[in-house]
Order: sequence, then structure tokens, then C-alpha cells
Amino acid sequence: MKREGNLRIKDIARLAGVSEGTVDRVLHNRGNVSDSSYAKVNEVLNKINYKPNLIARSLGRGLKKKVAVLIIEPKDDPYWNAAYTGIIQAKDEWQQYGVTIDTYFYLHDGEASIENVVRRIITSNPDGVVLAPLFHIQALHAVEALKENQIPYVLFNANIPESEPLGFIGQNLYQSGKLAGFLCSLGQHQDDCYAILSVGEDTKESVYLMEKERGFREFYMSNFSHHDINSYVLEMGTPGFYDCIEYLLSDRKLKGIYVTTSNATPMIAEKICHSKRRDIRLIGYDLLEDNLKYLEEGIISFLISQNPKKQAFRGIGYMVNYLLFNKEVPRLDLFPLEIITQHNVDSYIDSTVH
Amino acid sequence: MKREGNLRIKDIARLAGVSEGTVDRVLHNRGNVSDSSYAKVNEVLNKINYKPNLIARSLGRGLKKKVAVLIIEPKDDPYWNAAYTGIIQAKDEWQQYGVTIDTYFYLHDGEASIENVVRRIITSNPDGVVLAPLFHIQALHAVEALKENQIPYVLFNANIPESEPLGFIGQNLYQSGKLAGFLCSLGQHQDDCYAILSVGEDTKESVYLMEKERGFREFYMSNFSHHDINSYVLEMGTPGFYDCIEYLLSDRKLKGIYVTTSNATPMIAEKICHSKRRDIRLIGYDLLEDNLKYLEEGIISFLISQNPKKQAFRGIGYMVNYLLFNKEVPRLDLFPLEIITQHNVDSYIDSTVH
DNA sequence: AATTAAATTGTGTGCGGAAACAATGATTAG
DNA sequence: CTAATCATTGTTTCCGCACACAATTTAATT
Repeated sequence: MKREGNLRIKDIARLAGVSEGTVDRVLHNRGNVSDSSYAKVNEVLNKINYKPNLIARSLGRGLKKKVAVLIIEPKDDPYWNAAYTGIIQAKDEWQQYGVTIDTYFYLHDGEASIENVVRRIITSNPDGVVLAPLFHIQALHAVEALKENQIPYVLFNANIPESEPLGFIGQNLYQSGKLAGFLCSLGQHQDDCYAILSVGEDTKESVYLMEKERGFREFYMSNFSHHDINSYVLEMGTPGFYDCIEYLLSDRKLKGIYVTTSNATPMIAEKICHSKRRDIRLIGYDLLEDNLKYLEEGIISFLISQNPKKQAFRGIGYMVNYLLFNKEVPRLDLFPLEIITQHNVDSYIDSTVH
Repeated sequence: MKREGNLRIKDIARLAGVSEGTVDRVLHNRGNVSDSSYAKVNEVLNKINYKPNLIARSLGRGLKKKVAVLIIEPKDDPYWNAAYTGIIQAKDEWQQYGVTIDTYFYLHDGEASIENVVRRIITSNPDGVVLAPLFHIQALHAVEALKENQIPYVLFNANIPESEPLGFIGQNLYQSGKLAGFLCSLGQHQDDCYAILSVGEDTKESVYLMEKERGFREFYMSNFSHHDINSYVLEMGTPGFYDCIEYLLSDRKLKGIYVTTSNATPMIAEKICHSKRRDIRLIGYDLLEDNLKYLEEGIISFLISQNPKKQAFRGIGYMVNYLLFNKEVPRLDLFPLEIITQHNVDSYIDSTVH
């Protein structure tokens, strides 16, 4: 009478001498079960290590889950466009499981601030939310609102640990900075000097970029006694931006530039390219189209991949699995710090998202 | 009358004015449908982009799929033990979907040769097979047998392209060798010389290791005019093995060793460690425990990760998705060539398998 | 035209579990 | 002592699809 795979509720009921309904009540702690029945069922359960058929379960529940995904308005930022691609892919993937995924965008402030958009999301009554919470303070309020409404949420890209999300998907940025330091130092000399650049609208308030910088400095601090490293916070396209780059490139002792924001790297690479200097090691982030061009040409030596697409995709995956199959979401999923060079870049481009 | 998510077969039937059975026949090309009904159903289908509910589908089909996984007997080879871990994980994962996964092991030859074990597998009547086909010739016969019995199979680790498997999961080894060359060359000088080591029972007949060597040489060939590179094929633990290492380490001009087989690297590292030479760049494969120790210590400079665990896990995943949900298996899934150093190794260790 | 065969179409059941619902027995109030 | 209430237990339906089977229509044969 041995069944092939797992036993079903029906089998447990038979073995315990109770009805299927009772087994169901025990399994889900629904109460209204006599001690004796409870004991009988539990005895069987302990013996057989019951694993519910997840497919049948989700079918039986009627599923139809709704997930809202929230990122900053990508405009023409290739990094966030990549993340958006991941969202689209996830949408395709999960649509077939009866899950609807709606994407929302927010801006730094104003009507479409993260707080306001989250409020709109809550109105739409989603079963779960996946979001990349930039702008710490506002984001904090936003997730508080989710909490109050008991909507589970998963964060990616930037974390708010104190809000205790279901899970976070991202990277260890301090370690990332250290790695950048190491890559920068390979084959360099004692008296060289280096620059850290952070470029963007709101970089000043970003604790994340600070982490990268801290790691970078820490590497040089602990591996080389000296540390002639300057850091600059710039805004893309401003006169100050170009002046700064010019100034840096005129310094013959400068041997490395670490750009902590992915979208600014091509601009710097362009400048280096024109300056004819080939002794500057440029380290940036992410497999964005413009970056790849300069990587091929050897202007960019190393890229560290943050996988925005994969982060978004996986964050949604976790949420859906949680909603559909009650699977646990890992508290912390820190992506590997992938080192990309001319010589392995193709292997990353070719490989699929999953 | 708009339904939330996707339309169901029932809805299509209503819209087309036919019965559910007819829709089903059209969807699955079962035939026995009049031209007029066929047209009516197709018209609706074209209009609405029907996506079947995969959960319901697999439930309805009764699932209970059986997959056989075949790898070389891991003995105490950490590489294949890692692959085995991936198999176990996949087993856990898919058990809940009613899939049973049986693991088989083979040896180089004799009673438990790959051919013989495959024959046994066929007897067990699996719905699909996932295997890592070492020993090219025998493996070729083995997969032919699978083909004759119309059992679909997915390969990983080593490919047999001419047998046209459902899919292959692995890496571009030529590119891998080139990358190793690049990593080896960083900060080295013109007149240095290098060694390529391949260690194992059956390395001679392995086309895969040859690929790595070819890539390595190609890198030096095209980037440096000279190429003082010698390669050695050794058997682990033999006197010749130790002699060779001694000999290599006594050569002051030797500045780099590239070990193409993951399990031999710690042995070499050990020797380097004792020799007190710190000017030799050692490049090996995979995040195996022993390798990690020497990576931390700085004896091993770079590891390239082949992800045996992930390869096995994903191979099985593809097969199951194919059997359960009719999902297409990618012909070729080449993993990224991941560069591991002291400074990003933790980020790889921590990250989950999925 | 009647009979049979073939082609087409419709209906019903099951997959395993969730949840609504109905039924039973026990307990209490009137 | 009966009716009402409650705790416990059993039964049924549904989820969306696949597939077997029954029913119907159409075509072929005598």
C-alpha cells in the first residue's frame, strides 16, 4: 500500500482515523479540534514528514495575487531601466501563475514622491509590495505606511533594516568599495594617488555611496600605509563637473578613478579617452551599454556588476513565492560582487537572467 | 464582464461558442476538430493572448514525474561533491511539486561505467535524465541509448553537442583559459614564464582541459609577443607529480601557475606555501574549502568559479520545468566566468544558490 | 432508407488541497 | 425533559486544466 511520492491529506486522514477536514484544521491551526483528534493527526504527521503539494495548494486557494513594484522613475537612467527590464521579465514569468504585477514610479519629491505613490499603491490593495527605497527619510515613512496596512514588502537595491522588511536583495557596498580598492591597486605603485567620484542629484544624502567610499579607503588604509585619496561629489553635466574632471586628468600622479555611481562612468571614460592618458585605472559599476564600450576599448579596466535587473527579478520572485506558496523569504540576499573585465564580459552578457 | 487576470478555457469556449473540449483539442492540436470550429477558436485565441494557468495544468496532468540524475562517483572529490549538493537541493525543491529525483553514480569503466549505469536508468523508466557526461566516447554511447528510448536529457559540466541534448549548462572553457591568462598577466613582466597544470586520472582524454589551455596560450600569444609557457599533465599523488612541482618551484623565472583542474590546486598551493616563494601567481578553479584557505592566505591569487552546485541545480530545474510546465530548455546556458579574489570571496559564499 | 462507420462535439471526472457548508454529538438553559 | 447553543467532525464544491468517455452529427455503405 506504499504510495509513490508524498502522502496526501486524504491518506493522513485515513491513517489517523479522522476526516480530511480535521487534518486540514490541524495543519493550519484553525482550532476547533479535540485534543484526541489533534494528537492522532499529529502522531501521523510526525511519522511521515508530510509535504503539501504546493501546486494543488495554490490552485485550491484560488490564488489571483496582486503585487505592486515600485522604483524610481527611470527616465533615461540605464541603471533603473535595467531594473525595469527585470520587472517586465518577472511579470511575464508570473502572469502564468495568476499573479498580476503593477509597476509604479516615484520621483525625489513633489506629487510623485515615494510616500505619495505608496499611498496610491495601498489604495490599490496589493497582496505584497516590492520596492527600491531611495531617499532614506521619505522611504522610511513610506514603508511605515505599508506596515500599518499590514502589506508585506520586500526591498531591493537599498535597505532599510530598521523597518524589518520581509527581505532585502542587494550587495554589501562596503565590501564592494574594498574590492574596488583592490582592483585599483593591482600593479600600481606606492606614491600614486586616486580619486573617488560620486555623481548624481541626490548623492549627498546617500548613505550607500558613503559605504563604498569607506570600503575603498579602508582597503588602501590597511594594505598600504599611505592613502592619497580624494573624493568628489558632483552633479552630472554641470560646469563644475567638467572642471573637476579636467583638473583631475591634469594631475600626472593620479593613477586611478573609482566612480561609485554607474551612470556617470561613461562620461568620465570619454574624458579620459580624449586626454590620451592610458595610465589611469578606471573602475565603475554595471554592465550598461555605454560602460561596455569603454570596457572593450580598455579605458574602463574593471566593472563591478550590481545586477539591477536580477535584483528586481529576484525580489519579485521572493514575494510571489511567499504569497503563492508560503515560502520563506531570506532576510538578506547579498549578491556576489562580480568582477567584469574585457575577458569575461561576454560570458556575462550571454548568460540568462535566472 | 471583464475578468481580473487571464481568461480560462471555459471563457474561450464561451467566446468561441464551442465546448471546452473543443478548445482543449485546438490548444493541444489533438485533431478531430472541424475547420469551422478550429477557425472560431483560433480567432478568439489570437485576440486574447491566452496563457494557460501552469499550476492548474500540471495538477490536471497528474504530474508524478521521475527524473534521474547521473554524475561521476564523487568519492572524496570536492568538486563533484559540490555538484551532488546541488542535486540534493534540487530534490528538496521539487519534491513538493510531486517530482522524484533519483541520483546515480558512474565510474570510469567496469560494471559501473556510464554506459552501464545509463542502461540501468533506462530500466527504471524515468521521464527525463540530467547528466554530466565525462569520458567522451562512452558518454556518447550512453546518450545514444537515451535517445533510442526517447528519454529527454539535459547535460551539464561537459557537453556533447553532436548528440543534440535538450540543453547544456556549463561554461565557455576557451574563454575561461583566456581569462586565466589575463589574470595571470596583471602586473607581470615580459620575460616571465608560466606553467599550466592539469591533474587527474583521465586528463589526457579530456577535450575540456585542452580548451582551457588553448585559451590561456591564446591570451599570451595575442597580447604579448613571447609565450614561455609549458604545460604538464600529471597524476595526483604520484612521485612524478611531486618531482614536477619541485622542479617548477626551483625555476626563479616562473611567475605564474594555472591549474586547470579544481581539486589539484590546494596541493600546489601547499607546495608553494612551503617553498616560501611569494612571487608566483597561482590561478585555479572553484570555491572548494581547501582552495578558500589558500585564497585567504594570498597563496592563490584568483579562482574562477565553475559553480558545480549551481550547474547541477539548474540543469535539474530546466528538466523539471520542461516536464512539468512544458517550458523550453535553453540550448546553451553558459555560466558567467566569475573571478574570485580575497576581496569578494565572502560575497560569493554568503549568496544563496538560486 | 436503414445501417454502420467515422468525424466531431459535449460532458464528466480527477488531480490535492482550501474553505464553505452540513451534520453530529455534547452541553447548557429554560 | 426539551430546545437551543456550542464544539467538533464529516462532506462537498471549487480552483483550471487534461483527458477519458459519452453523445451527437455527418458521411459512407448496403
